[in-house]
Amino acid sequence: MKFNATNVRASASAADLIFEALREAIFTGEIEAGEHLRQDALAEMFNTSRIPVREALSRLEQQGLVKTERYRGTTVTSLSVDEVREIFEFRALLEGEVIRYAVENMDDATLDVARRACDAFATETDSAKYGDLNRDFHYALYAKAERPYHLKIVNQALDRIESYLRAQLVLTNGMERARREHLGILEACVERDAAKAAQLTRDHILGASASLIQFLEKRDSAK
Amino acid sequence: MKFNATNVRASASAADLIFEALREAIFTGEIEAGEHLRQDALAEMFNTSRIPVREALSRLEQQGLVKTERYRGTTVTSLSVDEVREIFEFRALLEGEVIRYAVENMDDATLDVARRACDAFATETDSAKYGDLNRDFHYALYAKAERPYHLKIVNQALDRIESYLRAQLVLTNGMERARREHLGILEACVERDAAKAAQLTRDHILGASASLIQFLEKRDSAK
DNA sequence: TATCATAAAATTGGATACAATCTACAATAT
DNA sequence: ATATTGTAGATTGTATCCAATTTTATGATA
Repeated sequence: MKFNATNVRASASAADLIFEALREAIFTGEIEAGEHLRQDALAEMFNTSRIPVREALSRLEQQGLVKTERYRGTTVTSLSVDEVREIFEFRALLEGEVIRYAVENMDDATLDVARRACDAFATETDSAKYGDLNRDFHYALYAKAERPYHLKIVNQALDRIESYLRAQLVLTNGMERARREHLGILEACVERDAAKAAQLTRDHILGASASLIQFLEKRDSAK
Repeated sequence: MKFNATNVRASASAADLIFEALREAIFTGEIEAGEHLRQDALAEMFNTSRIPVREALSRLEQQGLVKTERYRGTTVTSLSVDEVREIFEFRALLEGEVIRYAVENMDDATLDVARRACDAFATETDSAKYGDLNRDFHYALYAKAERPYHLKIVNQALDRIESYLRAQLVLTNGMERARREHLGILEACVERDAAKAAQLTRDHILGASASLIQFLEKRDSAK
């Protein structure tokens, strides 16, 4: 486990930096589910005292990414297959609704932004960036929904399964299919067909869920 | 502003106690939106150092209930009418879906629990308890949805608007209508009519939203 | 009196040190 | 050999102190 905190903006507090670094490390899988995080080890790693480390861990816990037990330490929470499935199901419900709202307010400038985000995602080769670029595309469309609370919750759900999403995209055909489905959603938005965009978004999410879960179950049964 | 932390379980850490006490104080309106919370004032109030106070505030901030600016202090975040409206809309979507799942697994024991919760809510006279009893009723039904993540998010949304919900229930006819609508939802569950339960739940939430927003706008325009 | 510079007070973020408690392992008794 | 107990180490929670910066009070000057 190694961290690189230099890529985060310097204006933030130490707790912010540690929070972001840990979050990213959990997303990439650099910190695995179940791994024990000790406060003084992290403090030494980031050259700080345990105080900002504790604050970062507390925030991660509030997000559900870790769990702290007194005198026992902090562990990265793992998700069962059922939990992963449920979160995808939740996303399908929520994001389907969000894009319905968005299509009703869709304008050409927004579609341009989304198109560029779609291209950027499709041509990216660094798998570490898949997650952010995927969000960029969807959020470009969702922005016009003008539902900030809904989007905050979508974001939170994505955070919870970000590491799984990244794993899914590097599966065989994961990127290829995501790229194709993104184009379909974009096309529905261009046609201002809200129902179609919503349906394709739900399919996109549930399809990714199905292939990911198939992978997870195969992996688990192999162990 | 005064706090009473004696009703929280003693096994928790000081930070836990402060977190709960502040949360409850925000819910009841004891701490009003926009109010400044100073760390050392809170520390003195709870007879602790600022460390657990900071941790509690950090958690509240993660939940969106307060906002901290360095050297400026922490303020309780207020919600605009639009934000309140959106959160009710979000709840209608989510809770409608949750109860649909729940009805499919509904059994008589669950209905009994819900019926008792419904009675407890209807007969309660202490308005401070409305919030919890209202949740008790709905959660009694939602439990059978077996969607823990969905419920966690519902809970979070309720937290965000808890103080508004309590205000709504003490409005003229607020309790009376809530009681009547609860009975309707319960009846639909008894009939195992998932679509009807979902629709009544959505109506229940959106109806409360409408009357609350009417009240908020009248109050705001009066100022 | 009004305005601007300067100092004092206030306030949060972090470091160090201490307290409380759990875990692991070894010593001891049965 | 096994169970029990005690002690040392590990680990988190909190108190106290310091640093950094903003806000506010103060006073000098035009």
